[in-house]
Amino acid sequence: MAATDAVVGSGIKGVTRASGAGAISPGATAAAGRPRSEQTHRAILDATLALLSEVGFAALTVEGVASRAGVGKATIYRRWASKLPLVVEAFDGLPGFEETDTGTLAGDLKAMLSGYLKNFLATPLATVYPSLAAERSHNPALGEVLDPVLVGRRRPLDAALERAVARGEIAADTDLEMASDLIVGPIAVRLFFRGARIHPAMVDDMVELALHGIKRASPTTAAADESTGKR
Amino acid sequence: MAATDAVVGSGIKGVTRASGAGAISPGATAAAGRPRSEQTHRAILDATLALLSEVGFAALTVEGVASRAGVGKATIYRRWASKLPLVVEAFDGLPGFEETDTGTLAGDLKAMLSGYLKNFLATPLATVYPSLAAERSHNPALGEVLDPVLVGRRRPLDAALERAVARGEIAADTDLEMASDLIVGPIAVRLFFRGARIHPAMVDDMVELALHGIKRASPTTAAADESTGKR
DNA sequence: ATAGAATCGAGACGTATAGTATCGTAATCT
DNA sequence: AGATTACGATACTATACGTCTCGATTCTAT
Repeated sequence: MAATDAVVGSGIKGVTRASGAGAISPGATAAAGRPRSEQTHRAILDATLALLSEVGFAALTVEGVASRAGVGKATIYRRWASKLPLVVEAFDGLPGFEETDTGTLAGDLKAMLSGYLKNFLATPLATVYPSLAAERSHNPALGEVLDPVLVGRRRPLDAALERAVARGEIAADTDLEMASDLIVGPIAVRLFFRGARIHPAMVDDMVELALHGIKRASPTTAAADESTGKR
Repeated sequence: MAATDAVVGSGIKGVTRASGAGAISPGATAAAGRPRSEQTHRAILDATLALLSEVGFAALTVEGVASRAGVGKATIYRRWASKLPLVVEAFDGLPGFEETDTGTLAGDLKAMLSGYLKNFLATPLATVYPSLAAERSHNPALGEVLDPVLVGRRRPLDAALERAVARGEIAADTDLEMASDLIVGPIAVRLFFRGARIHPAMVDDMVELALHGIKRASPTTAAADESTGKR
């Protein structure tokens, strides 16, 4: 009899983490027997990232991860119910926006977005993004695992918007969630849906357009408009 | 000897259409033998759409389409190299933006976007969108088949922007491609990446935000600002 | 009319991956 | 020391892919 080994979590369609021997708050069920190796955990996540870079999400197989990490398949399934939550957890460790405070909203956004573009969006790893988006639409349960990660990743952007409100740079009643979508949206669409590339210089124009709107989209004006509240 | 049957196209990784007995301009190679049934063609596309609605892109199988359409698998593979170009062609027949000319850019955008939201984005079929986006990032060849379709679908939106330029409503040197991304981007991100819903009333606010920019995001002002070039 | 060619639906076939189950072994807790 | 659990490895079932073959059908060319 192979005893217990693992009881898969509450997950619908294998999206949630399997069981949690990891960083659970003390006082939980006292585990007996051999504990799960944190080293193995990392090896699996590293192998996942490596393969994501090399072959992409679609071609990523659990067997491939297992063999790359030098572990058995069961060891992976014991921790993650499927490749989805595994990828989400690996994704969570990837570089995000670099917190930046230049004093102006335009400055913050341009700095953070161009940095993110260079450090992440321009790498093969960026393709996980649309892949996870596609999966979530078929599997709503994935959202519950993915959303906290996404919110966390966009946090520096939201912080910049909040600073702009505090500074009086933008209206106090601005819908920040919508504003955040307006900044990130065009980039995501261009990159992932349309499959076009984004030249670093283009980021500045996109930020200006989002800040001043289509009705004022005059490149010359926008370029000359440096932090002046003018008009 | 099973004669010729089909020569798969130039496609990398089976993305392009297989062969083209369909609507080819006359004067081409005189085809001998039994012609492909246009009726069968439609039955396959219809079955594809039905299954896309029911099970989504990820769970869509060629075998499933074949059995639903009452055709053999080979009949499908003879026309499409894989499920990707099949879905793209089916996708192409789906409802898009309804050409609308209200006289103002804001009016056009609000009408077309809310209509599109209701007729397509709110249906299960909308999930093909992120799925195709994900696939294209792993398979660049898909872009060549998908891009013309996407461009065509966004055409009414671009036309509205062009009318606005002609009217003098927005600057003549506006980057329309970028403007188009700015309008569509937030909706796509919210819907597909963040998995959030979009209330019909929200569309108007999103349009206003895109038109006037974050720096002027004052709902009261935006709402009162009807076509006046004021400010 | 007849021969040739390419289609049709059906389904067998080999390959690949998913996810489960079962080894014997190793590590840790009580 | 003994119970308990994780470990790597691998066998297993099930599903889908994409190819291929079959006999039958439907068209063109002669």
